[in-house]
Amino acid sequence: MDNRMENCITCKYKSQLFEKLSEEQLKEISSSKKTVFVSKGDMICREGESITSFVYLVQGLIKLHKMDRFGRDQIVSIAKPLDFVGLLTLFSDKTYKYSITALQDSTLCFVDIELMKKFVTINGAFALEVMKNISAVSDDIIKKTYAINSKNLRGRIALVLSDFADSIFGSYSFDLPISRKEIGELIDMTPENVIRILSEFRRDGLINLKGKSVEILNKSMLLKIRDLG
Amino acid sequence: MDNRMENCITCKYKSQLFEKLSEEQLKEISSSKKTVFVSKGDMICREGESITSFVYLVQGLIKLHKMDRFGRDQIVSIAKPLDFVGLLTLFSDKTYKYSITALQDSTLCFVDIELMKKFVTINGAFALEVMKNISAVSDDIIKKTYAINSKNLRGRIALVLSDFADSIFGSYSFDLPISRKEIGELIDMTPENVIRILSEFRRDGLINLKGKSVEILNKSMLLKIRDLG
DNA sequence: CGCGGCTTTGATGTTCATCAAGTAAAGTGG
DNA sequence: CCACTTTACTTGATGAACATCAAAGCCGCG
Repeated sequence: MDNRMENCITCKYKSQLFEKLSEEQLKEISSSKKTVFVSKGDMICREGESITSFVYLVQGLIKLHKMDRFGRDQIVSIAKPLDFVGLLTLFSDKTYKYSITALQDSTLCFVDIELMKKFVTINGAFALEVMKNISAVSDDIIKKTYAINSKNLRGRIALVLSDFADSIFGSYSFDLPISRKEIGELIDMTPENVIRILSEFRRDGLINLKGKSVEILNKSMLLKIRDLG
Repeated sequence: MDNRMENCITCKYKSQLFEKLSEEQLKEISSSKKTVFVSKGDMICREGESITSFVYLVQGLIKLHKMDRFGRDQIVSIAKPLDFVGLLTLFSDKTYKYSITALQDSTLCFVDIELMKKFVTINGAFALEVMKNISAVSDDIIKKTYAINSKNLRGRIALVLSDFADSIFGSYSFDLPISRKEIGELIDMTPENVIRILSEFRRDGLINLKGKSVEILNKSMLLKIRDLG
């Protein structure tokens, strides 16, 4: 194991949230936290299970997802390193509202939830910071959900492509971390239409596409489709 | 003014949230809070304005809404008495993300946001309670948004009707607090289709409908349409 | 009383889901 | 490592659901 991760105080992956904790409090987290390595495809937790830990993504990529009432999977969000995961439901419910599955080999830290609650109770600055985070994550999900639902299918595909490029990979050229079917689950489309529109974008010279590999050739046109769609 | 509302300590409309505050802290809120009466149609705050207060609905009915990118209004949620309003964005942003407009004559309390933050900082139990509330409100909005988007138009209308009956009015017989156009803004439909399906429900004997007045005649059928739609 | 917004109904067109059928790719067990 | 099975991907054809357009009646309000 990368031993810079054994100690939360010096951990270079430490969340900004923890800046508000005292060295003493960080030590407590350090000694109780568990660092876990998971492989692509592994399910880290399942909706309905009781919450015991605060989950923090150190490296890799994961998805939050849940079954809809027809038994189909829906992807609620994709989390990237340094994101807190499942912050949403952490303080309002006893069970996870979403399942978490690794999209790539990933490293996660689990912090006991009671320890987090204790620090919220005794450390006001930390409490405010946690609230800020919860609000921001929720706002983001709500905003994205509205954005997706207001767009036509072309706009949705343009949105995920530009989001992957900007927010996750920081490059115009990347490998899709999810299948066409999963893209559909993320932006509420059938896999057929995901494929159709990706092919159309390729035909129109907007992107290169071969298997999972994507290269954005005409970013400004893609953004236009995203914004008008 | 109803003088039971002048003092937060004895206020019978007091939120459960405030149970966690000491009498001393409640007194502080009591002396700084402002109680405001607004008329149907009044806009209480506008998206983009800077946040100065924590808004609490004492009596009446209000809507949270925002402009979409085409300039059309979208209703994000309808709040009823004893609900905190705009809890969502309160700690993550400097400006309101949503506008608030009264659907009925309403009474609201405004508590200075800095005072709330102070109590979050110094009162751990209160902080946890606030977090629980924020999470619950967010979860609820996310859940409802997904629910609506997964339903066909008939299911959506059945959902609002049963929600109004159960959650807001507690009766099978009530007056719609919003126009057909606003129902459309709430569940993402054109006003034409809202009307069409309401008329269809009336034709099929599911509801009585005359102007704003609604009576649910066949609740079980309505719920079936909601759940299958 | 007349104007503008809300409501209602009908006709038309577009978008998207579904169905079907076939190809490619990726696991899996012998 | 290869045959086999399964899963992912792709394209086309069809139909249903819904938005849009149009026109007319209604209501509240200045």
